Amino acid sequence: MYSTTEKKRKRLSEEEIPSPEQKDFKQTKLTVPSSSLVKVPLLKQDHDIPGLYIAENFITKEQEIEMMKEIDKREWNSELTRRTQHYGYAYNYSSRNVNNSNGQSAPPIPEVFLHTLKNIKELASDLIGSVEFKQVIVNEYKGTNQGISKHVDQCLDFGPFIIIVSLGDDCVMKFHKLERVSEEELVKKSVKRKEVSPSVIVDKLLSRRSLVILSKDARYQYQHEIPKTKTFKVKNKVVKTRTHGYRRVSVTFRSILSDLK
DNA sequence: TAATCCTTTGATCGATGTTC
DNA sequence: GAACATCGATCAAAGGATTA
Repeated sequence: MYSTTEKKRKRLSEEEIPSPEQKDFKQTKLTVPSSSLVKVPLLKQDHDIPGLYIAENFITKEQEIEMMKEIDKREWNSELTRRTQHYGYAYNYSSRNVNNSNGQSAPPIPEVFLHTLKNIKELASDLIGSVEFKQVIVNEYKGTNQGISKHVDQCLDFGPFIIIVSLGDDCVMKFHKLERVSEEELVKKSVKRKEVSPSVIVDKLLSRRSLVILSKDARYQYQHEIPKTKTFKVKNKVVKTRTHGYRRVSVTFRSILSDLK
C-alpha cells in the first residue's frame, strides 16, 4: 500500500530508460593512483542522476582515523545546530558568501586534507581537470535528528564541483529534482527554483569512507538534503538506523569561482 | 535616493500520514 | 494510540533588484 505522498512522488527505478547522457554510463576508474599495490577505488557515475559520481571505500580505515583525529584536534564552530569547521575560506551563513578579506579568514587547509585532495585529483582527473579546491568545510552530524535542509550549494562563489568525503557513519542523501534552468541563469541572484511536478526524489546511500562528486545536474539541477530522521531509507527500505551514538563527519571540498576568473 | 520586494540557505513548527 | 516520518509554511538575515 502506498501513501498519498508516495503516490504523487515519482521515484526513479532501475528499469527506467536512461537519458542519452546516462546511456554513456560507464564504470571507470578515471586515472590510476600512484600506488599500484593498494586496492584502487572505482569512481562510478550514478545511474539516476547525471553528474553524480560515487567511489566506495575511497579512503582506508587508517586514513579515516587519521582524518578524524585531525578534525577532533581542531576548534568547532557551533553557530548552526550541527558543528562545522572551515578551512581556506570561511563561509558566512548570514551573508551567504565566502570571505577571506574582512578579518574572518579561515585557517589553512590541514595537511591531511591536502593529501586526500591529491588522491581525489588522481582518481578524478578526467572529470575535474585542473580545478583547484581551496575551501573545505567539515560538518558533524550527531545523534538521531541532525541533518541539513534541502538546498543547492551557493552558485555565485562556489565552482562546478562539490566533493564530499564521508567519515564515521553512513547516511542517506536525498536529491530533489528542480525545474531545469541554464547555467547562465544560475549565476543570476534572482533565479527562482521550484521542484519538478510530480516530484522526483532520489535516495543515495553515502557510506563511510566514500567519496561523492556533485557536478552538472547533480550540482545545479537537484537540491540535496540529509533528512533529520532517525532512520535512513533508500527506496523505502531502511538502510541505517541512527542511535544516540551516531556520528557522521563530512569533509566537503569546493573551488572558489573568483580563483577561476 | 529611499523604500520595498525578492533572493538564498538554513532553522523551526504544525499538520498530516505511516508504522509498530 | 503513541511515536516517528514527511511535507509545507514561515521566519531570519543581508544584499541585490526594482520601483516610486
